[in-house]
Amino acid sequence: MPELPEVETVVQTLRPKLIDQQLTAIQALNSATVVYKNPFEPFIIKNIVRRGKYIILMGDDHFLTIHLRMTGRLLEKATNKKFIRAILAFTNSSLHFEDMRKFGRIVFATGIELEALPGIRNLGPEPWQEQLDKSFYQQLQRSNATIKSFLLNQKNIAGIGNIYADEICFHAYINPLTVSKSITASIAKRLLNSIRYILNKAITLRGTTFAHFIDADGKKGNNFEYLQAYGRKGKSCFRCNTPLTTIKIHNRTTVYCPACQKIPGNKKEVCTAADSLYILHLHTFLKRCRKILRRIFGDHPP
DNA sequence: CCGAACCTGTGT
DNA sequence: ACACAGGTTCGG
Repeated sequence: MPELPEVETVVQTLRPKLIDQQLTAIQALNSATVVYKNPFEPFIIKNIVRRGKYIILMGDDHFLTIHLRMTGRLLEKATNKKFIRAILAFTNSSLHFEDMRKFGRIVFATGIELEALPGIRNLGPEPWQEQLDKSFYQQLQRSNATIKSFLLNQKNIAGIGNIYADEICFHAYINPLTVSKSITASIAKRLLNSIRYILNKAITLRGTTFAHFIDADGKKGNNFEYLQAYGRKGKSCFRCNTPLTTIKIHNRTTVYCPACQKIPGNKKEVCTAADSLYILHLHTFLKRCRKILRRIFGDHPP
């Protein structure tokens, strides 16, 4: 379910609820969900941060890292008792970890640095870290993987998943099968811009709700209606009207436009305007115009 | 690098 | 009955 923008949204909704609260106990209703690297000790939540797709509750010397994987949710009020896999007990409240597929994990650790935490230590940089401006192109040069695989690999950049990988490739006019090392410096720059733009927009819209995602208040995200590739198999491209195609890359369904997402250097690009939100609005506007014209003139307008 | 595995549910 | 679902990790 959650990629970087959804996890960021959850973290934002958790902060006002949990900061300065003491985590007094963890109740595991599904034993595999909760992992203890050290014996549990109660601690006061000093801060809550996101790193990649991880949620981290931080004490002075204690950490609780939470990964929602596919169907995990952190909620004040559970929506379905059957799927509650763990309960975090605080002094004045509790937080329910709901997870239909049981893939999610909660890890308690103490006496360790943030960046050395299990799971965290293998993550690549956050998309907005300045070092990426320099290192991103070099990283691409070193990879034989397709760009879709590259973007999904958390060691390269932290936080991108299947939805946003497709949205990013679409926005950057890049074919998801493009071999990473064949990407030029200028296209790498455009790609990094698309990564930041797409993720920023999704955070502003509080994430994408397809089937499962809700924040800690139970609210859905608003980014669904702005998706341009993911979930649009067979529908026409908002830029060039060609039906979108799906393939499997990295064992994940990948949606892309076979006409305007080109392998860089191979073919010329269809158009150069970069603001896809603008194009989306233009597209819906034109659709409405066509509908009105049809109503006036019938199927064959002059 | 690829497929399978981990789970449970939904939709065709 | 079968394919598929927003993620990660393992073995070959």
